Amino acid sequence: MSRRQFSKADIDAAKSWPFGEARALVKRLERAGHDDPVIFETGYGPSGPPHIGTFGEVARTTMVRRAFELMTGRKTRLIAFSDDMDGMRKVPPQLPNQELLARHLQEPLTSVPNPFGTEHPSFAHHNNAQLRAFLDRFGFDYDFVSATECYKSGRFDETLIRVLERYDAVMEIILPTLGAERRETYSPILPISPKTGRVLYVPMLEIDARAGTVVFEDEDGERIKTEVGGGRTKLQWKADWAGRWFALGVDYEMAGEDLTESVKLSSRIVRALGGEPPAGFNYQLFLDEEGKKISKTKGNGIAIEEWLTYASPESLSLFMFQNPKAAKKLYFDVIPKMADEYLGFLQKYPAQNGAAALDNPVWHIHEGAPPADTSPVSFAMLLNLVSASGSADPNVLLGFVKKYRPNASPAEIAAARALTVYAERYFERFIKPSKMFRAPTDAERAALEALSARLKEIGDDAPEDVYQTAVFDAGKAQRFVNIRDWFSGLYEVVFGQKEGPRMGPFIKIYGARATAKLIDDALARN
RNA sequence: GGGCCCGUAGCUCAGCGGUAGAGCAACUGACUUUUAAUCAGUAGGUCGAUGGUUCGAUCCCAUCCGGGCUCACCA
Repeated sequence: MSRRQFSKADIDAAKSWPFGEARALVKRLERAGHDDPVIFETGYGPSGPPHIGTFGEVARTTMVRRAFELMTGRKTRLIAFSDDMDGMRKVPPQLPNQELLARHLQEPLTSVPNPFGTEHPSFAHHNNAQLRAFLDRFGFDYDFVSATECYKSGRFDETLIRVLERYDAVMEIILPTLGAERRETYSPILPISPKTGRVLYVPMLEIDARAGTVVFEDEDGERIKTEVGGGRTKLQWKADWAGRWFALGVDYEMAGEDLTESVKLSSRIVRALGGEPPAGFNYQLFLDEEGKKISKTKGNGIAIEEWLTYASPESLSLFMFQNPKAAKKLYFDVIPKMADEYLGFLQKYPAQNGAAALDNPVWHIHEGAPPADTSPVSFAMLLNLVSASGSADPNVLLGFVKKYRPNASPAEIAAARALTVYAERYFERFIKPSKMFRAPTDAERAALEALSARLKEIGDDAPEDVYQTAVFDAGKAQRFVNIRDWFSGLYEVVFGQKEGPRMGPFIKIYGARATAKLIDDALARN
């Protein structure tokens, strides 16, 4: 880890988008000056597990946060907010215990029983725990905040009362955005039925801002007067985001492009409450290979677990760093590309100075402290090695790495070792299925048999040029017109591909007997 | 249809008023008793299109084309 010092001039010259966002945030704070800490927020809906978009949002927000800290030296916090007081509108179809869940429709997600059988007291608590484990796994720094706790503890009371005080102004902003039917019953404040525990989508019959109370009709028709605070009511969609900004003093929040209109509306509402909307921007959604929108139900695109099966979290961060305002295609082909571009940026960083270093993605990916040691070989090269050798044994692979990079430090080798795991998995899924082993010609069979015998005779401890010579001798003995044909035949029959590793070093690293066995196995196949 | 965002080399992206850049891919050469790796080099773009502002536009403005999101309910 190396954290460098940067001058103000360097920082002013940094052009990457997180610095641009940080500057916009600085301007906002000039308008709505306040004390530290500066609050960043990212929202989460606990009706499903965290996904690749969750990662992207937190990663990108963190990038802005670190750029802002460097620029201003101010204290910041990142709130990971869970909207866990929302009513469960329908039972997510992929969940276990459907009948159990169905009995708790309309209840706050933190009141819905946990269908997973884990130790958490509710459905939302389970998902919240998943979110935290997810964020912790990547080392994100954040403060988890639960909507339910905010409402029940009274933290949101002041805001709820403010909504009552500005009720007409808030309604005036929201009503035009609703259809005629919804307009009749819409209320920015929703009571929780004291009898059934359900979130009631009913209009307010009376409001009293001074007393902080509302009157509504409960499910059984009874008119009930209740205080708005203490978790007895909650804010509804279209008002809740604004209320949260107001109550928590959120200074920065980004959102997906699909929420553009919500951000605008919420900004107007928070102003009506007497607050200042946060800075932030709308990032673009992800597309699949054909340019279609990624949807979880369709199953196109890539799940985060899939990405992390084949490449590091850092490579995914790089993907998130790049061009957040363009709709990006998210499919398997980009994984090795991002993995290697990440390595490239990492290698370039030590030689860069000033703004160039600050604009290097790895500065953002590693929150200002990129690791000094990086793999001395590319992911693509490891894939070649795995493919060529047919072996995903890390020791074999690292043998090649040491061969190619004799000056690599132990730390660099360790970095390469971390990549071998990904290389193996990528190979198994994408490369191995495309291997085509063909039958040897008579000459090839004779040469291969001779080579196998010769390797067993030499044994494992000879220098690599002895092996190289053995390979050539076996080919020459069969009088191949062009010795290249012997090699290509060797690769196609034994390795199942048109190209392969240099044989001398390969045999030395892989082992003469092991190589002989590869050959024998190939011959036995045909 | 209205609003917002995007459109720079095959791919992923940088540049955002002063005669187009990077990485990868491609191609050529060197080296290697291989076709991997390595090194050196080459090529590749009317910066989506058309108008305008300007001494000068990829960069600013307008229009158009293409792609995405959004504009009933649900969040």
